[in-house]
Amino acid sequence: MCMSYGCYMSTTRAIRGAERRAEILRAALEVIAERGYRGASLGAVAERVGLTQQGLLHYFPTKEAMLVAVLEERDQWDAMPDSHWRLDLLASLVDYNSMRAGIVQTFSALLGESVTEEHPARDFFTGRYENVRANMVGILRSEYGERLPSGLTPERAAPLLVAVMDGLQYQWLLAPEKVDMAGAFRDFLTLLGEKES
Amino acid sequence: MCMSYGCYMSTTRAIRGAERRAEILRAALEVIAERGYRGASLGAVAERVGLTQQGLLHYFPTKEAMLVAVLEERDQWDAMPDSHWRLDLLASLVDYNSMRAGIVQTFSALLGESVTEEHPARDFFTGRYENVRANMVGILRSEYGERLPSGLTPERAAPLLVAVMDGLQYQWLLAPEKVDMAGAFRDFLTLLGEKES
DNA sequence: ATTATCTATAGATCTATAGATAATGC
DNA sequence: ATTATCTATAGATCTATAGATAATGC
Repeated sequence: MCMSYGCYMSTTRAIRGAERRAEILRAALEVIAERGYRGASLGAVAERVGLTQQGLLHYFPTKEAMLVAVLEERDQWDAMPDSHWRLDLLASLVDYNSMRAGIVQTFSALLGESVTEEHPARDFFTGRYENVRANMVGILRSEYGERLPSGLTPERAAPLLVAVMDGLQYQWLLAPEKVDMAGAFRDFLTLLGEKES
Repeated sequence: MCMSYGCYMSTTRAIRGAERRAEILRAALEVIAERGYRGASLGAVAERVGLTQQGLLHYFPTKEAMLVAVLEERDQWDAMPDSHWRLDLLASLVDYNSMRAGIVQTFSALLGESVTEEHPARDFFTGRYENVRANMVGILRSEYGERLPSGLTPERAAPLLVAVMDGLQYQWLLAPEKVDMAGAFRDFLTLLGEKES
């Protein structure tokens, strides 16, 4: 008498479906990097995985649902539990990011679009930054206590830390040869660690 | 025997035309802030100035031409000659920006879109950042000479300065109540002025 | 003649719905 | 029965071109 959805799904089919979904999300990530969310058509994503646009809508009922899935799956801040971040790991993350322009471009394009009204990623980014700042406060506090050497509190340094990471990404994406994103970020960490004069 | 275009334009008409153009650019600025460039339709801009979409195309032959005009007219970095910028004026600029979310939103949205391929503002922003970084180097050098108190060279501090300004704008646009953009920027300037430990 | 505007419209898209068809696996 | 896909298509847009019409000012 099982009436639930799950009972009708064979395991192998569920796996096939999940793989297809993942394939689609990868394609969506690429297309969004190239054209932004508003410029990314379902047709372009579908084509990349050898489906028709209507075939793709079998996996995600709307374009917005697909975006949400991309955001949830690929957010780097979700990957690691808060308690495991440390300043030197942030530097490693920036190093790593400088080797994957694609993902950085997707998120930078989405962040930019998200400040416009009624953008479907707006709430996601608002919440995400709230979280990220809180995480940064935690990292800074566990590294420096209630005052950084400069005299700044963790609460006041956190938005700067986040701003530098994001701002450097834009400069780097526009001119990768001229902007040393990872080096600049380390410079900033050095600055944070220096004493007030 | 005057064959040039200008000879056929009456002064008053030219002024009318210029005013209309300016009106359109103001409307375009607003619509881009609300929907980004890709999401901004000529029709929406036209409606705001009481024109049909085709009427608007009398002033700007293509949508892209309108964007270029917006960028050229409203770039804050064009407003002041390079030699007149100083660090404290940058702080004032950030104060000022925190009172005009509209313009900040337009440029932040455009910057975000511009990292996508073939975006018509891409070259503009690439060149602009090149310039802005060079200006910042000049400002930092005239303030501190060849080494900042932290030991950083002006060349290495410049991208950080720019990154902080841009990055803070995104956080502030998404949560104006929670992010003190101007305060954070001043914190960063303090940091830049502190000695190496 | 030039300028500002309009109507009409071509030609591309784009998202989403409806419903058919074939394969899969309890 | 469920799942994965497809074809057909409605209904909205959107940009840009062509060409008409009225006003303006040398």
